[in-house]
Order: sequence, then structure tokens, then C-alpha cells
Amino acid sequence: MALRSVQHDNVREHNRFAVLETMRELHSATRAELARHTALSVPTVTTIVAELSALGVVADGDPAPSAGGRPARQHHLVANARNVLALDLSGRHPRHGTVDLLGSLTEQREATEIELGHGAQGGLLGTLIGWANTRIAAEESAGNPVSALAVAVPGVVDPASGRVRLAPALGWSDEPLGDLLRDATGLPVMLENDVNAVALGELLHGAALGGRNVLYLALGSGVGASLVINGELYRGANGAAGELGYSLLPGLPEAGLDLGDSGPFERHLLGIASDFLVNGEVNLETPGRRASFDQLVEKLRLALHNLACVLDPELIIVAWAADPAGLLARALGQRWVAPLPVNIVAGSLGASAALHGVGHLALDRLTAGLCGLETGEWSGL
Amino acid sequence: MALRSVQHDNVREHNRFAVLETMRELHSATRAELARHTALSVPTVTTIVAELSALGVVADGDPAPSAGGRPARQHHLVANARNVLALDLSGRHPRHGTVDLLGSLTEQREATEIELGHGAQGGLLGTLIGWANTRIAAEESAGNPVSALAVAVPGVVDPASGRVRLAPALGWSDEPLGDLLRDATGLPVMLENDVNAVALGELLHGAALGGRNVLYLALGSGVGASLVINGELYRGANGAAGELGYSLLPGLPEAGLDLGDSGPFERHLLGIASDFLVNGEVNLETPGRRASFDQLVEKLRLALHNLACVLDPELIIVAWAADPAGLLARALGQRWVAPLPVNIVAGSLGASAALHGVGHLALDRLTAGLCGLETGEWSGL
DNA sequence: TACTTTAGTAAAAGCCGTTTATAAACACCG
DNA sequence: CGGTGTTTATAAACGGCTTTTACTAAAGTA
Repeated sequence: MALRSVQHDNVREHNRFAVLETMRELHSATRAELARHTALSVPTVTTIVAELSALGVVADGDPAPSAGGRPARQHHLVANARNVLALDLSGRHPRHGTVDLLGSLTEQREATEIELGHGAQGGLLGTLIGWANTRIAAEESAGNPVSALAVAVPGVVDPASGRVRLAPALGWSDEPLGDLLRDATGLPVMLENDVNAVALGELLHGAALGGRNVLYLALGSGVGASLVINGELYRGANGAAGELGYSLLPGLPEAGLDLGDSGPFERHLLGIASDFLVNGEVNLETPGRRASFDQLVEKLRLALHNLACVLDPELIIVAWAADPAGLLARALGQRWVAPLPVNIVAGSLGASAALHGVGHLALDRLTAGLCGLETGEWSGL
Repeated sequence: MALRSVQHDNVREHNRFAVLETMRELHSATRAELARHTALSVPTVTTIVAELSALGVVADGDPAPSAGGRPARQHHLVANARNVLALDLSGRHPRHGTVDLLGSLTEQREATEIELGHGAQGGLLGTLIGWANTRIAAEESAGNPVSALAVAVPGVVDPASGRVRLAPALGWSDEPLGDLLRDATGLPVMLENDVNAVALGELLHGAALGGRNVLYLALGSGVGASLVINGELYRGANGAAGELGYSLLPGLPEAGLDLGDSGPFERHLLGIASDFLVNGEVNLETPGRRASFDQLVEKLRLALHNLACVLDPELIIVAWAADPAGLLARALGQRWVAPLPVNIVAGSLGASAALHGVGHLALDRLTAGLCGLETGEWSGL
């Protein structure tokens, strides 16, 4: 395997990226500050800032207050110079939003039936493409150029190839969604599994802010997990990491172990949960419901305990839309017995987490590309 | 967090490292070949090879056969120009070996009582230091300069600080073993957990050769696991990843969940295994023993299944010295039911695996240091 | 022996980042 | 209000690294 060497181009690109990332951190910075943070010299920062300004990505702000001498010019990223259109196909209605250069999510809402144009020819894929193009046009006319697409898909996804391996909820199997969208929109496309996207959202803006090793548990219409390892999403050898729903327990029937089925553990848990879900929300107002809740806690406690022993995460996030109060996370935390301390918290982001996460994934590649670090023509690769 | 920028020093160091790694891959290479593999130009490779030669790390070999023109000089690493003394404290008797620049393990055997000088003052630590110095002197006088120490420790280790957090088998808790050895020998020291070291050994030279996502299960006097994630050892938030022995099963007593105890699952498994271990080897010659073996397989199958669902490894290695025939791995493979394919194999390296693994860990830092990439004065950091 | 091919080397050129010097813009102080 | 000191900004010189180019060396081939 050819080991990557460093040529001169790479140096500039790398340093451009360092400056850009630092600006994203500091929001607004003088060149002296950028130089300090990147360990570059001021003249170098000057030329890099000039390059980024030429791209329209950076602009000058108000002069900084003088610190006893000539006041410094401040520079900041132009938030909407580039945007990512993020789509989330996991809910009953698809959602969309835009992530700007600063990583903040603006304008996120569900698609209306009209926008989707249900019943149009082309099936779901055709609908999706039409919707995406509509949204792109809308953003552009609002002055927000869209430079990339990001899609959270409920299923097994291979982000490298841009293929959806299996998404039963959408009726897809081995669909080259990334290439289709790229060809239809002319934009690079990033795909990611929806649970992974939510976990990433929590990592970047939510409960797991800045975490290095996080186990994210998602309850909802299914049971899934995501792993953040060394600060990065872990996808597994087959891109199917986190399929907690296929776990087995002694005595549990070992049926439904094919991808696409809902797994045995998932069915088991959802069955228990159905005892105390009233109108889609956790309701513990009767002793019977409370007993079922305790049973669910106990099953999850064991499963998470066993995972935590092997994974040694610093944080476990439990996200369940039906449990906005975070009862489950609290109950798990109270009963936790383990050789090592683990923080257990409820998910903090609502329906926008997936958009956040997948949008960021695309944004990272977008900014890398801006700096000249070649990222391939993604979806695929 | 200051993003690392690239200055010019880094370029040369990085490229030196690229050339060195390429030479380790190719064993013997012309400068043209090195240039191709590293994407550097021939003149650059020339100067780098000259630098490495000056360090004594690289030497000229036989000229390559002519390919129609002037024959090229070949260059190769001088295997014993630098060596790592690897120590393995996990067995009843400590073992040692040396890993040379090419990564091959030479001369590995157990320490004799005489070498250890049991009964000498200073306890285990003093014995260890004396032994290490004896071995270093022996290697040096044999013409193998020792440039670093690597120690596989049965316990929880923090390689970054060089401290042994907890090693019940050796009676240590929070022992600054790395610093002690470094001060006593004047050499940089690398520590690693023994199971991690074995897993790494399998990854580099054994069953997991080149694996990216591997789950390594070690049975022996205890039950432990190691994870290789994205081609690298994963240590967890507290450096305690892989503590499979603390797993819980429904009905299993939840005692012994403190670090230092042998965990509930570990005790459970070892209890079952004791039914069919004869003279420390798996023996299935009676129906009763076979039934116990099946029971063990079943317990492990569920535990590994649940881990595999979440981790999605490509390979699971089952290593058990008492089972040289690999019966356990085969039985697990036969009964495996899972949504995704996993390869289950027996460990292929014997007692030398830990030396291999931990030696390589030190070797990697050693070569990086040779190239000028500052690695800190390890143990710690 | 003459020609071709591949390897090695030396010099020139190009890129980058840093250092140094100088100019510009402001605060503070008398 | 003008001088002094401080900080920023810019331009020029410098040094490190790699590549390109040209040339020489050493083999094979006809």
C-alpha cells in the first residue's frame, strides 16, 4: 500500500484547512489569533486568508478593538457562502434543512405532500429527486447556494460507494441512491444511516458534545445503536455496526436474524414497551405499566452493561422520542453496576439531530474540498 | 484545540518515514521503486536513503538485475541496527524476545530462575529491572543494540503515561512501571495490556493479518477480549476495553463487579470449563465433558453474537491455550447464526504473540523517532 | 563498436513558510 | 496636540524541500 508522502501542494492545502477549521472554532478571529492557533506565521495566514476570501468563503468583519496598537482586522466565515442540503428519510414524512459553513442548521421542517408530489411517476426515487431539486432551487433563490447533498437513510448504507444496501422501510435494496442523486442534481452526495446520523448530531451539538467514545442507543419504531470511537463514527466491517436489535438472550427465539427482519431483541423490547406506551408516550400511571417499564429497564441494563464492559465508553446516550422526560436514561443510571464509571444521559436533540449529523458529514468533506484536499467526487468515494 | 499545521521540518520527517515504511514492506528496493511507492521523486529518495544510511539503518544490497540498462542499486533495512527488547509478564514465567527493525521476533524464551534471581531484594520490580538489564547486556554483546523496551502486562495499563493501573496477578496497583524501567535502563519503554498485545500480534503476524475490525477473545486463567478497530487497537475511555469477564447474564449473580475481581461471566465460564479440562487441556472423551463443552460454546456463542451485532467485525479470533486444536472456534463457527457473516478462527500464534504485539508497538514509535517525528520520551507519553 | 535503455547525480527552478525590516494605525501621556 | 510605544500589516530576503531538467554512468543489444 503506497504510503502517502507529502508534496508541497499538500502543505498549503493542509494549512488552508487548518486555518479554515480554526475560523469555524473562533467564529471571528484576527490573523494574529489564527497564527497562534495554527502555529503558522502571520504572513502565511495572510496569504491563506486572501485565498479563502477570493473563494468568497471568508470576509472581513468589524475591526477588533485596539489592544494598545493598531487595531486588527477580523475575519470570519461567510456562513451561507456554501450550504449543504440535508434530507432525513427516517421519519414518516421526510424532513429537510440546510447546514451552512458554520455548521448551523437553518430552516428545517417536514416536506409537505405537495412538495413531494406524491403519485408522480418514478416512485419514491423519482419523488425524492424532484423534491431535492425543488429544495435546491428554493435555497438558491433565497441566496443560499447549495454545494452538496446529505441524506440520512433508515437502513444499511455504504457511504463510500453511495449505495443503500438495504432499507426495508423505503423498499430499497442495493440502490445506488448517491449516484442517482448526484446525476440528477449535479452535486456531491453523502449518505449515512439515520441512527448514525443522529448519534453524530448528538456528538456535534447535543449531549455527547466532543465525546471520544460514545454508545448511542436509539429506541423508536426499532432498536438501534451507534458507536462513536475515537471521536469518529464507527461503521463496522460491513457498515452494519450497531444492530443491537439482533441480540439474543437465553430463551429468546432465534428467529428473524436476517437483515431486513426486525431482530429478536428488538421485537422483545418493543413488545414489553407496548405495555406502557399510551398514545406513543411512556405512561407509568398504573402498577402494571410500571412493572413492564422496570422489565424493559432490566433487559436494557444487561445488554448495555455487557456492551459497556467490552467497549468501555465514557458516555451512553439513550434516545427515545416516546420518553421526552428521560425516564429510561435515569432508571438505567440508577441501577448501573459496573467496574467502570459510565455517564448515562438522555438524547438532547429532537427531530433535527439526523439532519445535523448527516449535514455535518457532508460539510466536512465540502470544506476539505474547498481547501483543495481532494476528497474524490463523493458518492461514491 | 490548536489544529496541527505543517511546517517544513515535518515534510522531510514525514517523507523519511514513508520511505522507511516502504522499505519494510518491500524488504529490498531500488530507489526507483521507492519513488514509485511513495510518490516522491528519485532525487528526494536518494537524499533520504543517504540520511537513513548515515544512521546505520539502511544498507546497500546486491545490485538488481539489469532491466535492459544500468543495473540499480538496491537498499534494505539493516535488521539488527535497532532492536526492541520485549518482555511478557503474563505467563507464570516471564518471557522475553527481541524484535528487530524488520519486525521479526528473534530469540524468545522464558526467563530462568537464575536469570530472575528470585529472592533478591527489591521484590518483583527489582527482579524485573535486574532481568531487563541482564537481557539488554546480553543482546548488546551479541551485536544487537537494544533501543527500546516493550512490556506486556496482565492488567489495566495506561500506555500513554506508562503506568500500570491494576495488575492483581503481579500485585501492582498504580505502579509507574514505565518510568521505573526507563530510569533503570535509560531506554524508552512501551507498556501494553497482555491481551491487547496478543491481539496485536495476531493482527500483525497471525490469524488476523491485516484485519481492520477484529474481535479477539482470550481464554485462559481469565476471560478477556481485545478490539481492533479501523486497524488499530482500541483501548476504551478508561483503557479498560475488552473486559468481557464482567458481563452479566440473567440469573447470574451480580457480584465481583469491581476491577480486580474476576468477573461473574469469567467465573461462570471457567467453572464450566473446569468440567472438561484434564491436565489443562480440553478433553471431550466422556459424554459429560462433551455436554459441558457444549454448554460453554452456547454461553460464548450468545455473548459473541451480541457483541458482533453491535461491532460488526470481520473476524473473531478465539485463543485458548488449552484448546490447541481449535475445537472451540470450530464449534462456534458451526453454530453461528447472525445477520452478517463473521469469520471465526482459532488463534494461530503461540506463546510468542504477546511479545510480537507489544514489540511492534514499541518498534513503531522507534522508527518514527528515527525519522525525526517526535514521539515524546515515551513512558510516559 | 555504436546505439538504446535504465540508473545516478548535479544544477536550476518553483513553492512554501519564516524571519526581518518597514510602514501604518492606534493608544497613551505629557 | 504632538511624541512615544505598541500592535498590525506588508514587502523583501532567506532557507528548506521537492521537482524538473540536463548530463553522466553503466549496463544490454545489434
